[in-house]
Amino acid sequence: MQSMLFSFSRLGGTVRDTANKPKETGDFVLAIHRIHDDDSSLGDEHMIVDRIYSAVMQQTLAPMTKLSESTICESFGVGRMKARRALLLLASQGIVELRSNRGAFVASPNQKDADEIFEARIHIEPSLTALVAERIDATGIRELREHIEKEKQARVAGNRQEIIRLSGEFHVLVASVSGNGFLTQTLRELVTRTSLIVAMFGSGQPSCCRDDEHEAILEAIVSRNAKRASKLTRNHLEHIRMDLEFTKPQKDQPDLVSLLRRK
Amino acid sequence: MQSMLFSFSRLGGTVRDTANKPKETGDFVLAIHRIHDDDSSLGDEHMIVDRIYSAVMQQTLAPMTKLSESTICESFGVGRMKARRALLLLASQGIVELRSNRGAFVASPNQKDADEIFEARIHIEPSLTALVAERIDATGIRELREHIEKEKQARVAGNRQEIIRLSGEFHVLVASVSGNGFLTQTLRELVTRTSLIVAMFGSGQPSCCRDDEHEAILEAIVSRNAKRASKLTRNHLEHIRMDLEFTKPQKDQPDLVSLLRRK
DNA sequence: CAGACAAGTATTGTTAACAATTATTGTCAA
DNA sequence: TTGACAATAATTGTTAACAATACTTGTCTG
Repeated sequence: MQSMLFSFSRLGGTVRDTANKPKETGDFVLAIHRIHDDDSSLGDEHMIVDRIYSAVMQQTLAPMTKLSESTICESFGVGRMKARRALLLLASQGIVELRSNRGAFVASPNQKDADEIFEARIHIEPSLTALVAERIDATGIRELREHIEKEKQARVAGNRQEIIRLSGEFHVLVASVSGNGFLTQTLRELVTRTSLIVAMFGSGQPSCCRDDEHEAILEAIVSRNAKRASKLTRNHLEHIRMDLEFTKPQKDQPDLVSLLRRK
Repeated sequence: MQSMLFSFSRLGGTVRDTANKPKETGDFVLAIHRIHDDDSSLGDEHMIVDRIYSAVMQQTLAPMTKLSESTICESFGVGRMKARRALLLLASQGIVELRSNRGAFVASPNQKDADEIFEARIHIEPSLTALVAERIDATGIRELREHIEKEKQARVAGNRQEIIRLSGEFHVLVASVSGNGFLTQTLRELVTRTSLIVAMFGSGQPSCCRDDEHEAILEAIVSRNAKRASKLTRNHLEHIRMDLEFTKPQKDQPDLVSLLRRK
């Protein structure tokens, strides 16, 4: 598990993780993330939330994974109170599911959830991309170009986790370039939940690797072709959706019994 | 301070408050609200959140109002832990602002926030209304008609709080009729924050009373005229926005000094 | 050997006490 | 009277202990 480096341009600082010791309970390792503007008090919770966001985005954290309070406490070096607050925040955004007296689990969306999320995305993102195409400035163009470049590098390096995460974050970045904080936050939630959906129903083929679609969208944006940017975004989303397979047995829990039968 | 009665059709039961002793800190009184489906554990928090939502929607709770933990505890008869969790949830949805060591306050959006929220609404709602026009069924039509009827009754009765609340909830109901839970939740957040924006920048004229616009939107939906429904929704939102006045001194805090000078 | 039951363990939910910070009130001097 | 300063009160943040629930393990019976 190696260290990584990335930035969340519009939202705050640059970040990298420390090569920290893997926990024994869960083995997810996340990147430390500076907090943007909030008061210091909420800082820890935000950090935890952001790290778990990232882990879900790069599919280090699988659906149904238990996030016990003690795990959070030890992983992030915080007290139980902050761990619980972080879990509550994550639950309020659909990333985590809280079960009474059972604990917190990474959400495992079903087909209905998937339909909702994709419907919402198809309703929001194309017009949002069009908006961005109309009002983008030089800074925005640079940010998007740099992001696409990172995606390419990750592909060349064959870093699967980076590829997945960056691929999702492209959509958040587009929203962020629009300058609308609410839509950015909404898209962050949609993208994260999409990541969980892909983890549940994605076919082996990593559809995310079609990042030439991202590049095409970027070109449409840069050339101020709102209509085309909108259309391409819609198609892109439908491609992602088409790579899902709802027929298969859900990847709820890796079938341990059949897997360990012939030990 | 009198007791009130209202209902949240899609989300739960009917409710009324008890004529409780006004607190000295804040004097808002809220209605008890049944919880819908969640696990019992989160029930209390959800109840608190819903009640504060309603209070904001009907402008019983003004921006900047302090929501101290003790107030929440006494108002709802819960422990401090649940009060804090509820406040955290409200903060995560932009209804409440948490300041370190200072407490929780009803959010007071500024002009930039207002721009963002309206931009988001104009991006989401027209197409959402169009979607509803395409796929609405008999049940949905009935729910919307009943809601419009309630709005009329409230207008006849001159119940200002009801008018305001129902007017906002119409938009949430439309989203709810779409059957998309994510968009419904998103719209609930947008509508609530709009209510705060109107409280901050609204001109005296209650623009909400133009509920003939809601009726027109409903007719367009019922007649399956998606284009028209979309257009009407957009116009409606722009009307609401036009009734805002950003030039005036913000209604942050009623100017107590000048108000009490000549006692 | 399978299943049911029971004791023990671990985890979550809740409460209460304590610490830290902020807001308020009272006092004093200019 | 006004302003600064200090003491007090009130509120929030944190920790720790306790209670309640769920999970695990071991034992027993059929």
